[in-house]
Amino acid sequence: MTSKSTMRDVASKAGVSIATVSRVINSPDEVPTETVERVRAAMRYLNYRPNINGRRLKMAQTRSVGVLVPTMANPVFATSVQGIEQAAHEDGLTVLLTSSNYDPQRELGAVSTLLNNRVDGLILTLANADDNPVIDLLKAENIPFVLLFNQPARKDVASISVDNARSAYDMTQAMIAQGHRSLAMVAGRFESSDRSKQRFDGFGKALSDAGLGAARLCQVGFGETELFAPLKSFLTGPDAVTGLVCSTDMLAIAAMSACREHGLSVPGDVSVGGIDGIAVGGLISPKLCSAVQPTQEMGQQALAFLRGLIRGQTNPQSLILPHQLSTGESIGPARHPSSPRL
Amino acid sequence: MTSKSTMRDVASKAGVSIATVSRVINSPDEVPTETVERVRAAMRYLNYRPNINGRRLKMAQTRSVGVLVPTMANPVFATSVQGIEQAAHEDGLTVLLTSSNYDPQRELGAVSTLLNNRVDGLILTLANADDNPVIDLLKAENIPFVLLFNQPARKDVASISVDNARSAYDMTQAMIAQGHRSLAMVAGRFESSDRSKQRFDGFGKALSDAGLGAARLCQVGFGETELFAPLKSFLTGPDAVTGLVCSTDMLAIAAMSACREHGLSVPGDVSVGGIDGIAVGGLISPKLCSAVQPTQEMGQQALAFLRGLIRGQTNPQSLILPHQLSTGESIGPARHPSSPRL
DNA sequence: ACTGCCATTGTAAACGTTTCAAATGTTCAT
DNA sequence: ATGAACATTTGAAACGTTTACAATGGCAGT
Repeated sequence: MTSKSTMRDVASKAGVSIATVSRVINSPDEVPTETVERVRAAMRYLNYRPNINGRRLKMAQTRSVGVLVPTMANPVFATSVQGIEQAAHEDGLTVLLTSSNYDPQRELGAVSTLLNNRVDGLILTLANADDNPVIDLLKAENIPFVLLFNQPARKDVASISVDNARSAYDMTQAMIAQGHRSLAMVAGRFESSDRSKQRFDGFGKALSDAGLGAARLCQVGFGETELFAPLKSFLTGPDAVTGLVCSTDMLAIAAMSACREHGLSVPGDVSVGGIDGIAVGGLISPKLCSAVQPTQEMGQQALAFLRGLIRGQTNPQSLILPHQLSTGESIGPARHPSSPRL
Repeated sequence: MTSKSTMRDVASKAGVSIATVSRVINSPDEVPTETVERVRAAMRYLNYRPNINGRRLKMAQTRSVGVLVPTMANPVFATSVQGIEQAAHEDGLTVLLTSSNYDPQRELGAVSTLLNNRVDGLILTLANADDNPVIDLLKAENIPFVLLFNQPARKDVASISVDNARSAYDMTQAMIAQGHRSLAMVAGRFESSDRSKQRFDGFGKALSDAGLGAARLCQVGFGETELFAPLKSFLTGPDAVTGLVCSTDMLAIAAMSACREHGLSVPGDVSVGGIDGIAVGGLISPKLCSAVQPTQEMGQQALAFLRGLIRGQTNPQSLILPHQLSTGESIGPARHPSSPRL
């Protein structure tokens, strides 16, 4: 009942050679209309579906791209994948999806799988874009790739990102402008995310530019949403902060939750800011103040860059998109020192 | 510098035939250790990477699965994909990802792309699982597939879901138990989501079982997060409701936001319940009360089912997982009629 | 020395495409 | 008639694997 039909079947059904069938498929204009119709009819009749593996073998080109993200569980990556998928669809490209769970080990394995699949190019969000064996491998094999969200130091790799340090800097400065003097950053492990480190650097710079003391850091595992314990020493006691700058919106939302569990109100007792600009941040109460990046567009743009590289464009471009502080309610004036918490 | 090396190169480098190389790759135990080592060394030396397209062409099997979801922008689907990807990884399968944007037209196109890619099987979340040409196509071509989240009427297709009607029923009953008598459902368009319709049916049944009037419905487009206007007539005026049952958590979160924009507090003035159990629901304030489904596990389970079908298992299984009402703060006692809003 | 057996390896034919070079047929100017 | 020029079509050789089958050689038993 089913479709085992090949080009040869179509050819004989239509009374032509397989070369003609191929031409009808790939460049119908070079074939007289009458023939095209006859062949098309045979295809319909036989329910013919070209075997892409035959084609790929011959063409040494798969019209597919590999995507590697840390996880789908964070909306920021899910949204970027949505952008990639959409752009790929418009280009007639297929997306092969893998995720690393923030584990550098798995990154290499995943990319290897993707390469085994002979993808034409890759879009990657890596734990660490500097000094990463994955990049060495890709460079060595000369496979086109674009980094997404990573902001690498080296200039010979294509990348799309925001200015991570700057976005944290701006967010921190906004808090300082509200009178906050005692701040800490909540960030994912640096070894799992270079963005995290870069954002912490921006946080530190904002503090020192304002003449405030050393940067305090609460580092937590990725995917962690239970921040009650990790934040305890930052939210209570003599060294309690009045504001938390978080390296991602997910962490910010989790931090707000932890504040409430500690009996603190946001932004009354503690201000909380995030970075990323995930959609749900704008729907919750208090509305999350975030350094927003155009996540979905970044995914689309990454695919556009990749398409260029695949087509043979030789100089990898880097694009650093502007971020924008959202008007959020999660940041307010600092509690005055003379009105201590109860 | 690069890897154009083929099995033939490896063979001649190692001084064996390509058949032996193939054997080293696929069943090393049938080859003496000494030979295996020699061939492996040649592979390393030449940086050999098997061409999967050659293999696929020969084997008529791709070890890849296609996935179709409405969108990555809703965490419930992103999370399920995360589960699928993880399970696929463990099985050494590659995931091809597509999305439909809730558009039945695009569903067919996306599946067609997937089939062109000769995936071994598919995991699908369809707009409507009953009477869907995609299913007819798959049945006709005899391709293994599993529906995820869809709860089809017909029993000859594999599926993983919760009991949609029942989850809405339970949520509604919980609200009624809190004294709510005037409820409405906020739901996505039925033509974009059969879950939406099934959940509305459950909502209606709970109302009628409790002897409450006709089911009121606020139908909104998917991806819509601005619910201020759509909910206006439900939240203000003489017919204002005291509770909103939402067909998804994303809608519930958007609805809570709309309530606040209308100057109403949740759950003080209006109770809001969702369905799905997305992670972020547990982090916001008030904590979203939801009919929780084990989203990621469902993805894994779907892949397990699919694996079975691919291996030739003939009877498609349907699994309806239990849902669980979460202890959320977004639902409270109904405002007593005698204490009207200001 | 012959036979048969086993372990190991090799030969060659697929799998379904694309595409180059060549064959066929048609038209038209001479 | 002849052949040039062109449009259309075809034959056949890849692309890189897997695998059935055959070949080789060593060794034990007689």
